[in-house]
Amino acid sequence: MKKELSKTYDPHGLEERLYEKWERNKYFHAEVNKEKKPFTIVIPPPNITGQLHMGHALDNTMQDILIRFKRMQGYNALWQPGTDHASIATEVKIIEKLKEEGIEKEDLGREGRLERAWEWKREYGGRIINQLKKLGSSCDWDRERFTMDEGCSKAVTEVFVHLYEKGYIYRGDRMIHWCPVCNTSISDAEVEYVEQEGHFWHIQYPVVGTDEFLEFATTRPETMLGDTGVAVHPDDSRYKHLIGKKVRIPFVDREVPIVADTYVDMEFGTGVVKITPAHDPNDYEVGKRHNLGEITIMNDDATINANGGKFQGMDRYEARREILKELGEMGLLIEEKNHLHNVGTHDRCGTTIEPLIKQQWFMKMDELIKPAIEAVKTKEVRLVPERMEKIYFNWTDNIRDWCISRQLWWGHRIPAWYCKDCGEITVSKEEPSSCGACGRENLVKEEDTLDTWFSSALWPFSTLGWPESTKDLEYFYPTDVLVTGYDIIFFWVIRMIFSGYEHMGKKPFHTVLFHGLIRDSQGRKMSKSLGNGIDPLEIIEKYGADALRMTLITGNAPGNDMRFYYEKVEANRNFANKIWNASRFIMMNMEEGEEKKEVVLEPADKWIFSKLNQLIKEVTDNMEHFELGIAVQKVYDFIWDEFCDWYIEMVKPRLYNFENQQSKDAALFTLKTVLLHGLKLLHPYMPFITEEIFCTLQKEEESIMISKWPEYKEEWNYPKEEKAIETIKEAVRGIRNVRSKMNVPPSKKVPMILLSKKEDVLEIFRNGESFFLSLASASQMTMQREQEGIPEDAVSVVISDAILYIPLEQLVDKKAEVERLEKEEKRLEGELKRVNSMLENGKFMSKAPKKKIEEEKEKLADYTRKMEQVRERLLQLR
RNA sequence: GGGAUCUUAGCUCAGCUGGGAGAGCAUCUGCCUUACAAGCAGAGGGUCACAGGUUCGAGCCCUGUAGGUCCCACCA
Repeated sequence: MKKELSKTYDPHGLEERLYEKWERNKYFHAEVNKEKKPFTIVIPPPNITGQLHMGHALDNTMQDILIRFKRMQGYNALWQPGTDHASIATEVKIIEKLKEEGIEKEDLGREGRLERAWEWKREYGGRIINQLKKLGSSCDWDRERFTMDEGCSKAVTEVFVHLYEKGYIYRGDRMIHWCPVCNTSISDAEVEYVEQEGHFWHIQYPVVGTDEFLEFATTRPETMLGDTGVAVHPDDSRYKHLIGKKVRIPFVDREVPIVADTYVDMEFGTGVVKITPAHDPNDYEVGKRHNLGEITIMNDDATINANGGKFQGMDRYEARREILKELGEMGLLIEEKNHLHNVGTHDRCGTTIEPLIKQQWFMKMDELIKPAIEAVKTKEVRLVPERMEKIYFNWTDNIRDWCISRQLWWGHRIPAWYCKDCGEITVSKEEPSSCGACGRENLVKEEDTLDTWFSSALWPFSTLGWPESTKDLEYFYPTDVLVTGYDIIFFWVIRMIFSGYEHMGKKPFHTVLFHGLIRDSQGRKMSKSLGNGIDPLEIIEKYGADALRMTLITGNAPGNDMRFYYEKVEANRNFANKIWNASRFIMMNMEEGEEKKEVVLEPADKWIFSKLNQLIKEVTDNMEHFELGIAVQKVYDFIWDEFCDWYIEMVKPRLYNFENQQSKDAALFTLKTVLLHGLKLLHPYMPFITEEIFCTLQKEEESIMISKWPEYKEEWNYPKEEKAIETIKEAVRGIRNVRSKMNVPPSKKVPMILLSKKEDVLEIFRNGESFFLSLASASQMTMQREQEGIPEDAVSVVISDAILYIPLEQLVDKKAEVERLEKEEKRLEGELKRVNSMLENGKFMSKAPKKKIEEEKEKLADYTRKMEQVRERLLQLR
């Protein structure tokens, strides 16, 4: 029974059916197998709260392409999947959901909330996974992991204890970024500076014991409640006499010293800076240098605390308004200016962060980061594209200690216990029964959890079983390529690299392949607030996953952003349809029961094999170098232009000719073989359609995804036939061009005469006679060596070593024909001049590579021969 | 303030280590040619931002200029 393909390509149903088949047959699954070389990719784990967006689609398409490619090349390919607990993001969602149910988070308590979170994870955690499946991702789902599962949690504890014991994790008072809305500390990487239109208020403090006032400018007047000093530049003649004196701060009635510090810029503002060590990182440093002391004036929710006197209880902005109002009444507010400045905000919620001094856990970075810097410097870890190294080093060179503790409950709880009696900290993998310092049993566990990226940093080895020394780890680690967006270099990439070196003693991967952002058609970031996001699932629904994948990959270079156009998806859907129909055509012509027959290839067959062979070489090479966009463009062009538009058209007469079975067999063999190879090259990009056709075409084959990647074969090189067919193509194109210009419709068949003095050229054309009949609508072809019998009123097409005459009788305007040829003559003259000037240039001849010189010589010969033909014909016409 | 990146056909973008400018879409012309009108054939359209430099040869390398985008820093 012959299985057939439907008339137009419809991805509906087909994609789900095939994905189900792949999963059922465990093609995605990889086991340790010492016979094979591993190739491993770990997925950037999507958040359990996540919904598939275009960024995921691109990221995962790239990974899937690499994995499928390597799998077909015979590697033991493992794509390790999983999800991330995403502490803040998830916590926010859960609290929202609780609110909807009328439950306040306080009602539940920590355990109750955790229970709800796990429930949430079970319910929604799989959603993003199913969406990845729709995309065609060939992850080994049997190995799916979660950053808070037992193994990953064990890895986290192991790492924490190890680093603590080594002195790389410590607890201390430091100025940190605080989000008053999320109510937690955040790391440097999580602060996003946003330009905002603010104000610059000029305010003055009275100088104690004088009748002078000291005027300064500030963007945050409310922090004056915590001022413990005022600073001027030591060389500033305006204020030199005041250094050492004191100013009185209104409201709090505190006298604070005027200190000299070079931190102050004399040119900026009034050259005077109020110092609030507890609420500004720079002031914190100045305060330390001058022993000014720190007065915290804010609560965790950014309301003013008891130190703020009568402003206590007000929100920071309310306090600001109130303070300004009163300063104005007191005559201490001099002026208000508009001021554009950058404000640090929390990247997750957009709240203006509040710098606060808090006791937090930190990871000491200076030593840990060293191997990570070295690795990229020596290219042991390659960043693609290379320019990402600059971004990388910019961060590593200025790295500060990582604030790893979070005042959240959804995450890995820090394995530290405080002794209520002696106050000492005990850090341990297991819950300690007694204090490590005093031995008493009055312990309380740390409430804080770890930054979500703490566990992500361990992902390449925690997912393979670490801290156990598993066979998986030994075999699959280090992994090979990490695919991700450049926006998480700091959050994730760097941290995985130093963690790999520290805990495994080895890099986590040898290459990081970066991609850019998908923007909308106007180049804007896709965002919820703009409402310009395009849902990949909708695209898949409408055009199919293959078309979407193609759209995301073609015409895109690593690390570059791209714009999303529906037209592009449509073009790729059309390409799918093209392949579909070409395959359908081939199958329609295939015969029942044809088995291994002696195949005698004809020139056109050899030509396409030769082209295919080059394609295989180039595409493989491009893919090895992560040039996915370039590779797939070549496959696209080959399938559409060379294979469909030329080869299939060339062999049609052979398929319809029942008299020459041998020729037909060769054509069918070639059609089938070339199509299958083309499908294989395309499979990593368009997995579904290629699979469907592959298996329909050969029922004995199980799946294209476990078939062998095509290899370059010396015996598929046919330079002679390749050249011959290219000559014929050139002639056919020339004829079509002339016909189009002369308005001769394809339905009008006309006789043609080909004249060449060279026997081998005539031979090529004799072999290609049928191509002229079918592809150029010739009614008959006359091949001759002599000039005789060529009518005057014929248009001519000049090719190397030959000239084609098309007698078009009344249609031919002799004058126009002469003009056309003269134009051609002029063009050739220009070309000849260029080539000659190169070949006559001694420096070119001595310095240019031999191959280039040969090429130019060949061109010279070609142009010369054409020129001869043109001139000869012109002579006849004049 | 520091850095990255981009400027190529009307639009969106490729162009891999320097060797005669490409694709998709759009435009124009002609075709329902028995795989495909989601198609076929043909055509038009570019001083590769500008100015220098290196080179036998530059879209590609170097320097500068202009404009756009982004990242980092954060002068209160």
